Amino acid sequence: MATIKDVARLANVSPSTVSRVLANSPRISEETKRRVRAALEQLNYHPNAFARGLVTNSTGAIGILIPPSAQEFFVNPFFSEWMAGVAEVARQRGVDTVLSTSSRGEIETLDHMIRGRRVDGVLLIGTRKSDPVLHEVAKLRCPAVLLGRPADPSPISWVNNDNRRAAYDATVHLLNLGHRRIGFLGGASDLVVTIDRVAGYRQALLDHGVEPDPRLEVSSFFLEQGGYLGMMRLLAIPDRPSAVLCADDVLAFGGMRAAHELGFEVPGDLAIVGFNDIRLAELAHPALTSVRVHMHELGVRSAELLLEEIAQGKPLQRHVTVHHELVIRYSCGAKPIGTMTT
Amino acid sequence: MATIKDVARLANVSPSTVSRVLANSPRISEETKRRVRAALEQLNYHPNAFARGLVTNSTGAIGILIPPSAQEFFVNPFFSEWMAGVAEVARQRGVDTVLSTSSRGEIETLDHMIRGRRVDGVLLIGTRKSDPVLHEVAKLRCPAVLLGRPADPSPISWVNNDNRRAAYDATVHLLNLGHRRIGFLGGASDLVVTIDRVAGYRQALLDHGVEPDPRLEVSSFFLEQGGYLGMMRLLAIPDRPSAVLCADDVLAFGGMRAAHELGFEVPGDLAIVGFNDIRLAELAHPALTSVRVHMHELGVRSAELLLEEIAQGKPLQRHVTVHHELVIRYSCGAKPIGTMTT
DNA sequence: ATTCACTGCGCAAACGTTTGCGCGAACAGT
DNA sequence: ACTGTTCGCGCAAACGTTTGCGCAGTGAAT
Repeated sequence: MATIKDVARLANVSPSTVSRVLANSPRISEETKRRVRAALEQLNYHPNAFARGLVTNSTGAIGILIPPSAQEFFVNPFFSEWMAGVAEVARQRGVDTVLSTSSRGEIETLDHMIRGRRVDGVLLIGTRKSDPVLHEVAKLRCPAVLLGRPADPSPISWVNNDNRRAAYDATVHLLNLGHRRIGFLGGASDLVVTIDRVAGYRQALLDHGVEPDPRLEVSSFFLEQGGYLGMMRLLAIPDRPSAVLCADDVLAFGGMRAAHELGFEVPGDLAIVGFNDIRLAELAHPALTSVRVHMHELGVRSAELLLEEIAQGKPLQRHVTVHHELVIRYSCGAKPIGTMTT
Repeated sequence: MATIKDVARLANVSPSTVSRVLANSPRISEETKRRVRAALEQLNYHPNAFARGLVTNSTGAIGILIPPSAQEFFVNPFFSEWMAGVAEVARQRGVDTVLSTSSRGEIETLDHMIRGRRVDGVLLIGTRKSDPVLHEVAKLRCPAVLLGRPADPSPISWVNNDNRRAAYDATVHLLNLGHRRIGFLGGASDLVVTIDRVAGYRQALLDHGVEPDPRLEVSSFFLEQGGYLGMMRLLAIPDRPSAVLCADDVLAFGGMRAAHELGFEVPGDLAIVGFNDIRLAELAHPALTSVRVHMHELGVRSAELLLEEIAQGKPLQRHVTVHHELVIRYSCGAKPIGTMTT
């Protein structure tokens, strides 16, 4: 395969000159540039990323660190939509996106990527309470941005939506519809996103004079099956909820399946509200009322922020929060009035 | 950051020895290995991928080449499920997965990845009739595997399901239910997958004595919106179809929305069959009859095959086809009898 | 005692770039 | 004619590994 020396030889210049032409240095004459570019073309030259990276210490790639515990995210549309946002800006800016789903530990994987110089910065998802990855990121002082907020104070940048407020809004909506026994069906309980959403849910109840009942809060996992199982548990308790706020749409779908199976009508017997507003939410039957969190935009902002950190060469400790809306459809029992923006 | 020399110094050996310990060479004494490993640990050493790659000429990464024209795949669950399969074996084997969604041309992007030594091999999706990427891959003689079959003879390996047969089976199912006006709602018409599915569809009609009607074949794009628009067109023609075979579940969802909007009952007024059997198919209303193509398994097999090519260091020209089943639910109007395996 | 094989490790080259520095030529200003 | 500046380019070092080859030491066989 053609190296820079081959190009140099062909164009009758030194490798340095070829390199400078590649970088479009102003100190090279137009005439020489032309000659070199012709040679580049003729040999179909593509710089060796290894050699280049070795000296520049930069990769032109960003990493997405997917902890083994979050493999379930992969098939969840909310993740796809987020990743599509990331991919979109990556494409615009000409950087590659590397998925790291190593079966090693997470910090080991992070080291592999950052210390091993495989990426210039990293996008983190699915963080949990006192997540060790965040400490490692802080130690490394590498460009990194987190989807969601860190549980504990951390110097990391993040982009998030206000999950607490969003869950609060959704719960208030159910309260306004007259529900008093409202369940919460969440993902893993140590995920920060779950913590925030359950907090907002509880706060809404308290503000409306209903005492939160721990039996009405169940944790599951972010798959349809998780929603099914969780809803089964919720509907099995003696004084069953008349409404359930689900921390994810796919969870809500599974929950609806459970409800149907048990002979409950949605929303007649059971109101359901989802989260994330994936594209298929409006296709469910009944169409799913859901909190739209703009996963695509979250992805775009995540990637943009990361690329800016990379450009600056350091963590920026910036925080962006993306707004949300409650999209009212049929599963909650209200007549759809469109969206309530917050 | 610690280099191999730092480790060598600390362990009182030469860099060569450290390198050999890393490779677990048998020619190094246990005692020395212990010392070196202690040093590795203490410095938290991680080899620089650039330097290593420069000499070994291998990256430990595989690429997924996503043509700009296939960005729509990204948010389609069938793609996610396929990618989850890929990621699963990548994780097991400790390789990274790099997504290349460059806004340059496709062949340019391929060169960027392969000639630029960013990946050891590449997974290709969404190929079209006489796709120039395939020629480039053939020229490069690099490890590569295609999801789907090439339209023209090509030395590339691929993993596919028998789309022709699958569409044939689905169409026969509709014919057996008594339908004679059967529509076909596909993705872009030059995608090989569309070509195969429409071929199977036509063949089934011919074999049952019904003349294919070109007006009943519409091409759209693989998004819910695409299905909506396509179905609108199908339902607008004078002698409208009583059943529609959709080349994708998301397309089918969009189609169902259009049908509902026009006041048609599914399956009463219009039978619908989807393709791919994504997880949400059974949650649609009515539950979607669909051809299950095992996207996850396709992903697994793709990645495994690619990794084997990489291990052998050359294209293997192997072809694997994964079986499919027709999963009969409610949208086709038959009473569900489970799955028909082929 | 000499040869031989083997063990355990180090030397140094090589991989393909980028970039600081320097150098000759051309040219302008005195 | 001399100095100074600018322009256009090349030299060579450096980036951090891997690996072929060689070499000293040890022990066994002759």
